[in-house]
Amino acid sequence: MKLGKDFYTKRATELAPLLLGKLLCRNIDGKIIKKRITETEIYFGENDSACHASRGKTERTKILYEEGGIAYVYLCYGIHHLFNVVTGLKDFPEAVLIRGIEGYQGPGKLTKFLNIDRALNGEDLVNSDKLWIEDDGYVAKYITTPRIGIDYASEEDRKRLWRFVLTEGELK
DNA sequence: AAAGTGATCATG
DNA sequence: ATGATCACTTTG
Repeated sequence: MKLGKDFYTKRATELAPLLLGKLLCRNIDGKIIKKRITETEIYFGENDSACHASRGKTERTKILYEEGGIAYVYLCYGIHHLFNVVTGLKDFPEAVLIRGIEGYQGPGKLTKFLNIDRALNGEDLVNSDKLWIEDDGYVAKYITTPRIGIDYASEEDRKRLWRFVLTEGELK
């Protein structure tokens, strides 16, 4: 079942674990790939010093302020595209970074595999025929850890357990 | 351990 | 216009 608007308007803190085990679906020139999400991270609001919106709304970050259910894709370190799911309500900047799918651990690796780049920034995940997410009833078990690659953030924000890694699960 | 790589943002 | 920064990956 394809995930709808009501799923994405939940808070990122609630959605990050819920996205584990869901199927990330991509249509590339008619070839459809579906892979289970294995790793996610929360970026939550202007008060989160690791979140891109921590320095306010800009041309790049304005998309985080939209209502949940769209893609936020940006180029990191000049090389890697990173894919986030914008979540929550309009005017509050929050998103969940997809860090891994089956067989492709690493946020830059999965976007390369799925051909996700800035052309998909702002893509509507609820209505898109190119990029969407499905729930097939998989129930996930997971662990939490601090987030990766945010040494520049405040100590308080660095130690938050906002990374979620799938350990096991089953179809129900 | 460190390079490679380029969009973005703050400064001038 | 310029320079610093950066939610990563690969190589040695």
